[in-house]
Amino acid sequence: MKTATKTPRKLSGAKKTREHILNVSAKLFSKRGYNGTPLRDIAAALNMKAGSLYYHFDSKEQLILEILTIGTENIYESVVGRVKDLPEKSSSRSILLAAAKGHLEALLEKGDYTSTGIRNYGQLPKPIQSKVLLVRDKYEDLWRGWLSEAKEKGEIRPDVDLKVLRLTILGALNRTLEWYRKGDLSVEQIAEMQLAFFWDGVAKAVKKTPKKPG
Amino acid sequence: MKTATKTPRKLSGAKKTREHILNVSAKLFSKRGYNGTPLRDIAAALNMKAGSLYYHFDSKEQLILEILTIGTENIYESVVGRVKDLPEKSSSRSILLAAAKGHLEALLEKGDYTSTGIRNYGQLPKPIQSKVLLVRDKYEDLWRGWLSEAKEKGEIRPDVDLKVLRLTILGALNRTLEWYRKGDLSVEQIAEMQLAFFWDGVAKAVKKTPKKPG
DNA sequence: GTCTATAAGGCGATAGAC
DNA sequence: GTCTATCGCCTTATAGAC
Repeated sequence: MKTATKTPRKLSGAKKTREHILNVSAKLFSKRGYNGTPLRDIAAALNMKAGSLYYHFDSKEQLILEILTIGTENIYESVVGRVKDLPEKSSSRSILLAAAKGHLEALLEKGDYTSTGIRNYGQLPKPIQSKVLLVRDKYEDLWRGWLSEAKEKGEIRPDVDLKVLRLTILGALNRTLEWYRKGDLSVEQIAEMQLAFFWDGVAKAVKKTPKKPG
Repeated sequence: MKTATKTPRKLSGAKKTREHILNVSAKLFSKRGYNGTPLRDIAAALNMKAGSLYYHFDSKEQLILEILTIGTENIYESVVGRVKDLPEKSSSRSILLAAAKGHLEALLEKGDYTSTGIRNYGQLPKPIQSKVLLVRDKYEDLWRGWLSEAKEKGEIRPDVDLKVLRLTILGALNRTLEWYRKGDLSVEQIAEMQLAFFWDGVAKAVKKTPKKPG
């Protein structure tokens, strides 16, 4: 599960430059937004001129499309990687905890690619949105599966709305981007706390199964 | 608590036009982002020309600043309104539920102003950010207060990290923007479900106090 | 591969007619 | 109050020198 394949010392060659451009673009898109980031700024951060970028990419749209795809795949692989390291018959709670850790890890640590998607998705040109949607749906299917499995096994109460639960958990995880600071709590600590909130609640008293609203 | 002051029939006069501009701008900024929305588009949606907007506003920055301020105040007032309608000695759970409902109500129903802030904040010019930050901090203080009160009263377990809890709850609430669709679940239903997740958890079995990580 | 130079159009903002 | 017209700058993207 280590990524010791790429040795990030001084790079050279066109392929490496391409990678550099992607890295820098992801960082800037994530921070200032797609529309708020001119190609000049990306080039400047690489000590290049804007025109030179077109040797490596056809357009600005192609650039962010590639970043978005990499980002979603990063989350997917990070989550799947964590979960398949678990023993075969793990509890649903363990699976969801591993998934939360994988999600946050990709989001916060390998972060620029993933956060670009989360912060900009709604504001992008439609054709780009629909291409990214495919990968995202595939990812959310993982959660759909784990959650309904948990309910079938009786680990999640039968009255819980799994769709709202899924969207709430993923929403909370994704929003962590906006307040996470390195050096404070670790990604794993945060994931553990957040999953504990959802799984066990924060209330002191032991509770009964609450009645459904409506 | 009603806003029966403004009668929104056909409007006329400069003040009303100003309001129209704010409404349309909020909608477009929220949807396509600040940098993704040219003044020309705002004007076009009002059957006006871009230049005419400058009779009502000094600059595009002033326009969004006003929207952001209104948005944050809307959430603040919606939340405070809900909470102070409660009986004096309400449980912390009731208070937090009312707050969640107020937050979502402002976010999802009176939505364009509030969602503009949430979707665009990180990508805005620094001077604007810091002005909005003041109002937002004041709002988050409410939650800080309610949560620590709940812990002191013993309604929240002593091992719960209140900062992470607060940010996780607000994150989940705010992200609801990205998946809420009118006509499906009501705002109140969603708030009840989400607060129940955080308060009671979703796990079936009665649990003991979990040990702290680390 | 990266540069300079520039095209072609979009942007926020202003001035003055009406 | 809103229009037309326009300024000056910035944007994406291209062409050709090196």
